[in-house]
Parts: sequence; structure tokens; C-alpha cells
Amino acid sequence: MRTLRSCAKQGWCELPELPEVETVASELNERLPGRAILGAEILWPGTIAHPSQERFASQIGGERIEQVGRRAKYIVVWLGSGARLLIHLRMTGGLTLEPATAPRSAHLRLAIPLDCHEELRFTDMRKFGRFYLLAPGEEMPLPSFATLGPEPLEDGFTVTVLAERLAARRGTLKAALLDQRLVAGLGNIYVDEALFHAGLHPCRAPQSLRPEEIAALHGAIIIVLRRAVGAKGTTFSDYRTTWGRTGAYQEELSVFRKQGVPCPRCGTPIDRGVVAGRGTHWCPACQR
DNA sequence: CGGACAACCTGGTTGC
DNA sequence: TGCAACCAGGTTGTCC
Repeated sequence: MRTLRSCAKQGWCELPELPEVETVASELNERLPGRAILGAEILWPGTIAHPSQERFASQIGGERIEQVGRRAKYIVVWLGSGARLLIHLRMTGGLTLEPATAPRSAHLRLAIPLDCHEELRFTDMRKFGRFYLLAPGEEMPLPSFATLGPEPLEDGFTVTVLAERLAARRGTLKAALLDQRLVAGLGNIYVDEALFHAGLHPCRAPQSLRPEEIAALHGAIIIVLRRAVGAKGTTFSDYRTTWGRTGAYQEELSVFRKQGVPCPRCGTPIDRGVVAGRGTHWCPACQR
């Protein structure tokens, strides 16, 4: 119970996964296309992963924003020159669009001044978030980006694809679903929720799943993510959309950080343990 | 190659 | 009361 109680008050409980990144990207895509970028004010140097701080600031100035999208947990901003800006929020990162004169958070790491006296602001208490500015035609410098798995809400994510990838895995089902090479965009919250909806125990061996269990898992991943996108994500404490609003999916969570709470399906108290090095939550009666 | 795990960080909570 | 230890987790890097 200690973790549950303490989490309710802590500020690190924003965990941007696919639904949260999708919400931020789609809102930015409604607000940013056509806007001019004036430069970059870097308050925490580690935020800029590529290229150097100096080149980042000089190259982004004068660009015009064309479109904003998402790949896995990355926000992708297409710029007028053909350059791309990729942003990973990691644990506590958040993007807001605010008047340049609005009060700044103590955790502001990067401000990108735009026309019309507004700023795109990146706030990140724990400093894990990263920005990559890629020249036209340049590839992401991270090898892991090229090996990202299929988008779970697009056509390429089929039961067959999931079955093939699970068949090649050892270790636990939880670890397999957290691996961005297997399927892109899931994190700790939605893996636990999807496993609950599929009725599968997180410690199951991926190779042991029967065809109907794989089909149930495939459907559960899609349903949980779609509903969470519809709710604009999960806010435990600090996660906000670009308008500063909270998500609502925390009200639909079945097991994540619900240890001791009755299972919504059978009433058995939800269990908690560490699987794949992560806090993991499941119903000991419903999940086999 | 895959899997396990430390490191990166902060701040609220715990325990001495 | 004070303060060090602990903990959460997405991803990378290291090791076996």
C-alpha cells in the first residue's frame, strides 16, 4: 500500500506512453502547422541529444512547422526545409504551447519561441526527455529507432504478426510487450492493463500462449490503447495535454497501481510484484 | 544474439 | 528533527 499512497502525491507519476504521446502530437498538429520558429532557448543542455546545442539552436531558427505526428513514443515534427524534429518525453516530459510572457516552471528545459509571441515549452522534472533535429534525409542516430516494432493501432499489427514475434521470445510475457521491437508504444501502464483484459498472467512464457490467447491479447492491446487515446491519456499527477488539461483514463484503469483493490471482474484483491524489473499489477484469479 | 541489470535523474517517503 | 537510503520507470549501455 505504501507505493499506492505515495504515488498519489508524487509528481513523477506521469508516464507518457502511446496514448499520451498521441494526444500531445495530435493537439500540436491542430495548433502548430504554419507557425514560424524563431530559435531555441536551451535551459538544460542534456535535453538536446542531436546535433550539438549550438547547431540545434541555429538550424531550427527560421524553420516553419508543416505537420506533427507520432512514431512509437516519439513526437515527429516535419519542418519546411525537409528537416525533422523528433521528441521523446521519456518519464516526466511535457510539451505546452503558451504565451511567451506566461510564468515558467522551475523544470522548464527548453523553450522554442514562435511567431505571435508564443512559445513551445518542454518541461521535464527528471531531465530524461530528448530532442533530435535531423537534417533533410538524415536518419535517426539511434539504431533502436530502425528496429521499432509495428504500430499497434495500424493495419500492420495483426494477430499473425503478434504470434510470430511472441513465438521467438523467451523470458516473460510482460518483458516481451515492454520491448519496443515487438510492438511499439506500450509501456508499464498499458501492458498491465492489456494483460488484465486478455486474462493473461504477466509471468506467462510467450511461447506457451494458445492461438485464442494470442488473439485475445491482440484485441486487448488495441481496445485498451483506443480507449486511452479517446480519454486523452492517463494523468496520475502531472501529465498534461498541450492545453494544460489532464487525461481521464486513470478512471478506467483496472489493475495498474490498484494493489489491494478488488478486481473489477471477480472482486479478488489485485496483486503486485516485480516482473521484468518493473512494478507489475494483476488479478491472481482472472489472469492465468 | 538475447536477456539481465546498472545508469541516468528528481523529489516524496521511509527508516534509523 | 535530520538526513541518508530507497524507489518509480523509458531507454541506452554494459556485461555475460
